[in-house]
Amino acid sequence: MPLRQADVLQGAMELLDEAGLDELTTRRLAQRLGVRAGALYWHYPSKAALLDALADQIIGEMLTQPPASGPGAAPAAEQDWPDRVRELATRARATMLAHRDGARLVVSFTAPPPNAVAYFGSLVDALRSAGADAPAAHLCADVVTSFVNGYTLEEQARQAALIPLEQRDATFRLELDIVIAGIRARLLRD
Amino acid sequence: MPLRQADVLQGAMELLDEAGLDELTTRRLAQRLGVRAGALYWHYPSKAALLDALADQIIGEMLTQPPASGPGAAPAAEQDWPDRVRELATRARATMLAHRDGARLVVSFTAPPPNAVAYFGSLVDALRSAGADAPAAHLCADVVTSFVNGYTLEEQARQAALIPLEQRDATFRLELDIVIAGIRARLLRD
DNA sequence: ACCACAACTTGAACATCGTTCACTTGGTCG
DNA sequence: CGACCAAGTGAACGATGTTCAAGTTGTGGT
Repeated sequence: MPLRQADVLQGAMELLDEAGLDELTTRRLAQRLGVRAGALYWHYPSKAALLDALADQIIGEMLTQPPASGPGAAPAAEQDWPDRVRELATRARATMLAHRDGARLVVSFTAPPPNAVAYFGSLVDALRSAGADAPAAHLCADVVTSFVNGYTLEEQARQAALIPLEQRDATFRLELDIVIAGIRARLLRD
Repeated sequence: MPLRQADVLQGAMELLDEAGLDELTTRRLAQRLGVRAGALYWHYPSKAALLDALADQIIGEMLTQPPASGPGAAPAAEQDWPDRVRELATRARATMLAHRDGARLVVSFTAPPPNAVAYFGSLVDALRSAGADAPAAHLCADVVTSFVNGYTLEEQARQAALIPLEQRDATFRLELDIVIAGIRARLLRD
């Protein structure tokens, strides 16, 4: 059976994780798929389009709900907003770290793909539930995403595997709480 | 007279500003310098090393003191810390925006170059002058740089020239103040 | 003035990259 | 069966970063 677009995307994701963004080459991807490089252009108009789809796929993974920790776990809408924001930010970082060069790829798309819009919307919703009006919620969501992207990009760039993950998680958590404290101050200002 | 390393760097900077990072190619740079591509490798061991130097040069521009606004202008050490942090962050963004793909270039260096260390040190100093101990100051400085880098990277990527600069400046200022409010809360916690 | 030596540049090549396209394949459906 | 169309091939194109033996250029010492 022939290749599907989804197969190409999956192969690209595997190759990314194994070899990194710089080794993700049309010829190497084609070889892994048992095909020649030119064939990829039947499924995607360009490598850039493939990478955009790949980035969107990764962002999509930030949106999948993790299993509730118990039957009585509070649904998202009932969590208090700092926890929701913390969870969204933490998952964004974790997802990017889960893929080689994930942060570099995510911050490199040209036009915001659908899942990026959805993710940002979730953040805005969380902040609106805290009583922020639309412009303020947008502003605060932008602060969070800028921080998370900048932080994770640098963390992943300096191959920080030298520092144990637990410690890096703790540092991120501390810094994220500073950002959230700023948002809280802004929201209290009414 | 032959080429100097500084000439190569300057030519690269000009080419970057005129044509952008993707068009900054060894052959094009060589042509502008009246030389062949291979000659560049006498001055820099690789293109990556050249780009690292270029990034460090840009970061260096964030450190040059702007002329004091008057004879009675307060020296940096006497400014209150939110103003110092605001100034450092604002100048970082402005400097990156002043060069085509400046943000992309700055976040892409491999090992932190000297000027990056110096810039970070200035931020830490500003925060220590606010009474923070070393670990806290480091943490807060990291929050600021992560935010500024993430913010500017995205701003410059989506060719945001569609939105007037004044408006973008105002938005950045608002978001930066949220971050600073978070730091203030953290410092008050003692 | 000359020469020697180091600094610098050339020119051509190499491997690899993304991309295009005329042509063939192979499966599906009328 | 035959035609159609999605899918893939193979070979090429131009461009990229990089290497290196061979040349050139400039400078300081005698």
